[in-house]
Amino acid sequence: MRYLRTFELIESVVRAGSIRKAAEDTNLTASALNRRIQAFEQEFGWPIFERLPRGMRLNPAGELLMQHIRMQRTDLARVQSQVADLSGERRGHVSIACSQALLPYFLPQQIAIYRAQHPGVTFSINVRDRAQAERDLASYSSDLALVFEPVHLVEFDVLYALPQWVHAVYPTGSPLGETPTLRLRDCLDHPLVLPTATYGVRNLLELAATSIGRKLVPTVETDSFDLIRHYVTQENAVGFQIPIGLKPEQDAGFGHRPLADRDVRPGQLLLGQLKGRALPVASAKFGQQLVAALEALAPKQAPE
Amino acid sequence: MRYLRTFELIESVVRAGSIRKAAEDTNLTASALNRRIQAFEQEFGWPIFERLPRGMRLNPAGELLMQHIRMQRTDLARVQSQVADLSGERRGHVSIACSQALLPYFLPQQIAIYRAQHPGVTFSINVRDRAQAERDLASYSSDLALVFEPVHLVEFDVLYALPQWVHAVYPTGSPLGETPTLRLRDCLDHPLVLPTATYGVRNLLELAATSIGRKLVPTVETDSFDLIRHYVTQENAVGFQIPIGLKPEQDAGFGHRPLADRDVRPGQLLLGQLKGRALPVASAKFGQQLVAALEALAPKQAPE
DNA sequence: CTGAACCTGTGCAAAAATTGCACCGCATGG
DNA sequence: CCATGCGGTGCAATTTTTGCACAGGTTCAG
Repeated sequence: MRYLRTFELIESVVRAGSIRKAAEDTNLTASALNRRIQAFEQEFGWPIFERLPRGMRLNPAGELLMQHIRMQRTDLARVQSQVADLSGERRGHVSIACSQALLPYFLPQQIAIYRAQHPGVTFSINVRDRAQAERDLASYSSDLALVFEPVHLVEFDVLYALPQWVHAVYPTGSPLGETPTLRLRDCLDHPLVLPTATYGVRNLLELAATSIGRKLVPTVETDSFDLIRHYVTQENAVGFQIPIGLKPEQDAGFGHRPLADRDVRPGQLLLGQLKGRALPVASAKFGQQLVAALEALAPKQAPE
Repeated sequence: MRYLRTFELIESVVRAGSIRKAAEDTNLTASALNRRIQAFEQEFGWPIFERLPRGMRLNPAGELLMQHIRMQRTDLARVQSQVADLSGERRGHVSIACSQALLPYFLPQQIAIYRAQHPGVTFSINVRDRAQAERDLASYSSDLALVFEPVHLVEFDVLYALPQWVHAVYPTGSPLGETPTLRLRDCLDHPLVLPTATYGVRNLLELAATSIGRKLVPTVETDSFDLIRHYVTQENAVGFQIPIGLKPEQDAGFGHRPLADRDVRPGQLLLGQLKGRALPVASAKFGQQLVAALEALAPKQAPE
């Protein structure tokens, strides 16, 4: 939009860190860009940049303004999306910040279902740990977040909460597969493949281990859930995952079982959005679909 | 702000109902204005006006856009106000939609107190009935609403609720002044001066009258609370008010007593803002002051 | 049926704004 | 101590916006 040009320019100065660099990015002269910034500050009533010998940086007023700009832009997108929906064909873009566990099966399937009905809608899926996902919402860079055990939950509107029991993952044929649920102590005797500390699964396990007076000593520590799954078959090790990222055991190529409630408390997979924000139509509708899908999942996943 | 010019123009077309009239208001030619509207619609992607033989009217897409425009503008004002607050001196403007009862004493006093500390802050006070006040909030034309017994309460964030017993107002010396609280039936024998149906006091009285099998027959019906107060001294009539609009009896020039709980249920004077909206600094701080002031009022007004 | 009074919309030239170019003063860092 | 990169400015070129004149359509009164 033409009338948002000034905001785009401001934003590009913020990104580039200096007028001259930003001028290149925006196909303008430094002088023209400089004067637009100055003109804006004049109208706005206060400077929004600190002039440093090495470039420009936002001052506190500028930070406030940037927040407004981001909000303004996404709200315009929402309006356009609603208008598009008004005229029949649903178009738009949905951006989701999610945990890795959603990548292999759940999200691809849900997106395919949605796009079968609305081929005009596009998606971006951003893999984020639970803290980053919340920051993504707050900065309007994602519409929805689907994360396991989020940290802060301020500014986070919960649309649906699905309990998830932590599952242990082990190679086929391991003695661990003999009981329907597992005790944590039985797992700890094997080499452990654990996610890093930023993940909810690790957090739940640490709490559980501490409460039975044990310590988690990872043989392999990784931020890739894929690697966890693949490593356990190599060394008769034990990994941990949440079930939404796992196939039913017979198809998985490895065994998995939930850990007993009394050892590891179940975590929650939360679908949420930024508090108070009105989402674009496509995102809101996709959110509704996710709620329905998660709801359908809920009873089946309680360990017997 | 220069970059909001297009929005101002759109808004003035909406107000004026035609490009030509709007062109006069904005000191532009109809042709120039016309082309700016067309250019905007082009960029926006959809027409926002219906072209009628008699002028222009917003279409549904335009209605959505206007909501965005209003929101956008007030949010910019909020940012500017926060920036001003950042630099020390508090400036800004507070707009309040309120019931008549707040006009004689409460609001003038509160505004004076606030302005003694922050002379840079200006106020607009818009007298609205309870339904209009809520609409004012929703359209961002008022920051705060202070109303007796609001109707819908959707989109309304309650900041404070003060119970208010309906008081009967009568000329000095009337036998009604003999007991500390009044029965409704005793009032109904006098000529009645009632507010019109849009007001909460009337609503509460109608409910109460119906439940004791009586009907309210107003001798004078008015939307001026001032007139109610002044008329009762003319004809030995009885009027009704809420106490926040009344002086203590000895100074008032007429008598007033609360009606008994069991006859007329007490109403609530609610201070609120639009749900989810971040107010400008001045409005938010004034809101806090009002909460404190209402809190201080609360216990004293319960009828003994 | 007709003409006046509205309305939106367009071609074109004038006016106003934005921009690019050349250059200044200044701090930094090798 | 000089080269480099920074924000800022005067002025002319360029692009955008505007005003004027007028086209084409609908409504409404007489």
